[in-house]
This record gives sequence, C-alpha cells and structure tokens, in this order.
Amino acid sequence: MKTISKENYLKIIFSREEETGKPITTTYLADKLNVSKAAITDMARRLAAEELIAYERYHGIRTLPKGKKLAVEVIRKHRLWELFLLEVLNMNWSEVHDEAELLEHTTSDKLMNRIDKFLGHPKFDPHGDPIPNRNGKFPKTAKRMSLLESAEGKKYKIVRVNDASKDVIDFLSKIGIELGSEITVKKILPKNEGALIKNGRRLHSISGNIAAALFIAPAEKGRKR
Amino acid sequence: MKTISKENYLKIIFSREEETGKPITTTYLADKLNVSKAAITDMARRLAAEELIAYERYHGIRTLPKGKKLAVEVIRKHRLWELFLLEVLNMNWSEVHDEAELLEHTTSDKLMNRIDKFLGHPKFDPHGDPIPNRNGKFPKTAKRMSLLESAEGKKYKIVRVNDASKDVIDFLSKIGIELGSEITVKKILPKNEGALIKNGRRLHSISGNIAAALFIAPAEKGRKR
DNA sequence: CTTAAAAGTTAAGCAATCTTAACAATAAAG
DNA sequence: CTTTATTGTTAAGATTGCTTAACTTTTAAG
Repeated sequence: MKTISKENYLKIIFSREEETGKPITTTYLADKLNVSKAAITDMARRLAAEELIAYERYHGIRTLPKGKKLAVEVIRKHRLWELFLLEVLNMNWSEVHDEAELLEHTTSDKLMNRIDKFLGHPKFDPHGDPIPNRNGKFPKTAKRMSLLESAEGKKYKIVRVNDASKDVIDFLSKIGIELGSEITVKKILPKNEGALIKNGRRLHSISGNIAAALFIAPAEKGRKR
Repeated sequence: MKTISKENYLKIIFSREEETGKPITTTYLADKLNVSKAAITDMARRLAAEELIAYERYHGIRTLPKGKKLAVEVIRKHRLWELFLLEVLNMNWSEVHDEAELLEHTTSDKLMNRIDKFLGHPKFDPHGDPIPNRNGKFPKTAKRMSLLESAEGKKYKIVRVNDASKDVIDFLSKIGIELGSEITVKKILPKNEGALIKNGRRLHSISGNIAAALFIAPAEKGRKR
C-alpha cells in the first residue's frame, strides 16, 4: 500500500541516488528522515517486499523502476506546489517548502495536472530544480561542465559556450568541439581545475576556464531519429 | 496528537450534532466512516481523553469546545478548497469533494488564509454551505422557516418576506411581525403544515404558506449594542 | 413489566511505523 | 592482518487505527 511515509522514503532515496549514483546508506536516511536507523532497516524490508527498492543487508538501497516512478511523481507534485504557492498564492519563499512537503502526498494526479496547466507547464520550480512532466520525464538541464563532478562517464551535448574570446573558440575548434557536439565526460577535477573529455575517439584535457564556459546537457538516449 | 483520522471523526461528529442537536451514536459514525462499531468506541475513548469530545458509555458523543474548534477548522478548509478547485482550477463538480477531503488535512492555516483571500473571503461554498471565517464564525444563513424543523426553541430574525400579497402582509402586521423582528420558533410542523412562533409574549400559529414565505436567520447572541 | 432486537462495548489480535538496547558486520587505522 | 570505530541489524515493545467475535446494555414491542 502507498503511504505518506513510504513516499517520503522513496523521494529521498531517489534524490540521493541521482546525486551520488551509489547505494543509499541507512545512516543517511535515518538522518534525513529524523528516525532511528532501526526504522530504516525496517522500512527497507517493506519497500523491498513491494519491489520499490532493491535492498541488500549491510549494503544499502537502490531504487527499482516502480519506486523510481513513485518518487518522481512525488517530486513533481512537490515542485509544482512550490511554484504554485509562491507565484499564485504569493506565499513567502520560506514557507513554501514545508507546505509543499505536506500537500505532495494528498494531491491526485488529476489535480496536479490542473495545476500544471494553470501554471503553463513550467519546467523549473522556484529553486531552479527541474519539474518532471506528467510522464515522469525531466527536462534536460544544462549545467556548467565544471560543476558536474557527479556525472562522470556519461554522454553530454554542448548546448552553450559562455565565452566568445578568440582563444577559447580557437581551442575548441582545434579539438573539434562546437555547439551541439556530443562528448563523454571522463573526469571533472574539483575546484574548477579542469576536465577530461572524450570527443569521438580522442581524449582531451580541458582547462578550468573552459570547463566553466561550457554548458552541457545530458545527451538523448535511445535510437537516433 | 492531531491526526487525519481524528479530524475526520470530529468533522462528522460536529456536523451531525449541528444537524440533530443530540448526542451522536456509535452506529451512525461507524456507518459514515466505514469502520466497525468497535473502532468508534475505541476512538471515542481517545478523543475523550484529549477533551475533544464528551463521551458517556452507551450514551453517545458530544463535542467539547476544543473538538468543535478543530472540526470547524477542518470544515472551513474543506469548503474553501472545494470552491477553489471548482472556480480557480476548473475541476469538475464531481471531483471536487473527494479532492478537498484529502487536502483539508494537510493545509496549514496560513495557506488556507491565502486561499480565502484569493477567493475574496467567500461566505458559501459551491453547495451553498456556509464557510466559517478564520475565527471559526459561520455567516448567518437565512432559511425558509418551513424547512427549519431542527431549530425549534431558538431565537430568529425575520430577514426576508418572500410574498407581497395583501393577505400575507396584513396577517403579519396584525400579529406584529415585520422585517427585522425577532421571534422564537416554538414548533415547525412537518410537510409544510405551518408553525408556532412566539413574538414577544404572544404565541401565534402560522400557516404553511406563510412559514414558507418567511426567511429567518439566527438572531445574534450576547449583549445588544 | 418482560423479553427479544438493536446498539454498544470489550477482548484479542493485526499491520504500519516508530523506539531503545543488544548484537553483528564492515570499514578504517595502525 | 588484526583491532576498533562505525555502520547496520535484530529483538522486543509502544502507539494508532483498525478487525472479528463474544458479551452487555439499552430500547422497543408486546
């Protein structure tokens, strides 16, 4: 059965997994949810029984497709509510989060779609976080390459080059990169000290400067059209 | 502690008490809430322990001030949400009730006041039911005297006379009744067969016709100003 | 007034979500 | 590679809100 508690667990598990790419620990969840670690283990068993998560004793939690879907629905509701409360009802920035935290669990999909429509199908909430659409798809979001440590190993598309200086342009054209190029991020050094990317078969080292100028968005998966 | 379940119990207990003026029975609640009678007894003990209701074994439930206050808050939220969903979000008449049933328990007073303001402090919901204001006061509602069986013994004010025929006007003036008069309802006969009212010290018998033409609203309580 | 039907209560138990305390596994440090 | 600190699990128990079944009180009918 779907409960408020379970929705909250899944929401946090999902978000954390997106952030780290690693299994979520008991301690992290106990902290975030303000409950004992025993409570986490307990719930983990129940969520696993419903195939919402994969849970391996002593080795953390991962979401399964069903759990992911539920989590995304809750996140969608949360973000739409935040926007709605802020923009339509003129609530304060500071109040909006807690309010949405409550409403997100008692809002039907139908109502949520009404609100979505009312707001003009927004893609981002007041914090700039992406709002998944009614099918659970997140809008592609472009970020500075220099800030993308978490996403190493994945394919990205260059969507903006935030620097028009000759040096930068020249360097990029020299290594065969232009707007729309698809590259693979191999390594992002912390503190904006550059990056390692792969363009086709060639591996290139990028300075911090340039990594900060390049805005990249996840490349489409699946077959090309 | 305040829970969704308790709010629902109180809401129904309060409404039923307003309607009948009598203690609420276990069977009635079990029916309304779709739970066993044992569950009602159980909850009654818990609500009584919190002084939300007065509960006497085998003799039903009455609300206490604290419970009344809570119930009115929930009713206010319910009705405001219904209006909001219908008018602002264009939801269907049929969907609005169930949706409000959920939202009413997860909406802060602050948010509710925003919605109230957004709607222009409405006094009635889409069903015509009165919406209590933020202090829990219901707007005075005028009703045909012929339909007010429930309210015998109380003081009312004549707020509308929905019949301009000479006979009616003459009769009323003969017994000393005009717009604004305060009378006490002594007896309302069912099937619109008339009423017995007291105007000052005099007792008058009213025909069904006239009882249907007189719109009355609860008289103000407390000291006159 | 008695008695059967209706209404209400109690007892035992279950599921969900917690808690604390004791114990077990893993990871980190030497 | 052992030892210890950290992390995680289990067991037992509490609370909320239910259920069913057995029992008690009240009400209504004769």
